Amino acid sequence: MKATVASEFFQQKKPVALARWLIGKHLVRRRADGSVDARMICETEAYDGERDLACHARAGRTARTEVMYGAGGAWYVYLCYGIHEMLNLVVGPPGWPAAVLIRGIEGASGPGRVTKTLAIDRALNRAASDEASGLWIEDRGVRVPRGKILATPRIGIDYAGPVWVAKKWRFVWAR
DNA sequence: TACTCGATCGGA
DNA sequence: CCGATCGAGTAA
Repeated sequence: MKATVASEFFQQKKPVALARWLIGKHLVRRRADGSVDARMICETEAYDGERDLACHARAGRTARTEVMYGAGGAWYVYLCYGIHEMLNLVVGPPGWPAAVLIRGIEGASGPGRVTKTLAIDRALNRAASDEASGLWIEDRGVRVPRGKILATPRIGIDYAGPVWVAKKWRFVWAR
């Protein structure tokens, strides 16, 4: 069983649920040389709306955050610390800025390593999650027991304040 | 235009 | 623990 997940699927209104759902799904990358690399997603984090002070959209619509206000199913890729490219999947309906950060895949733990491993950079920002863009999500039928998914506070967002730091919106596949 | 600081990582 | 490295956001 192998099915590309349509962009429209990610327009549902539950970023936190989608972050959990993505655990065990495959992130698939077609490289410039035509080779395809598919890896299970092991760690994610949800960012949900302007009210979420950890979310980049806390500053409202800007050139950078505009993509998050669009329909779910697009990639949001940005540079962090001047060094690391961060890969996010925009989720939710148009008008509500939200995204899921892909923090870990098989063989690559940490958001900066995910993008380095799969040769992902800002050229993919705003691109759609589909086979045409070269980066997409597949449901290959792997089922992860809910009890195997650990929910924890998000990493590296102390600036957001205690209320938002406390949200357990990071999901880790505890194998 | 100046300044600050980061959704991180690797090395000391 | 610290430095790398640069662009977005903010203040001026």
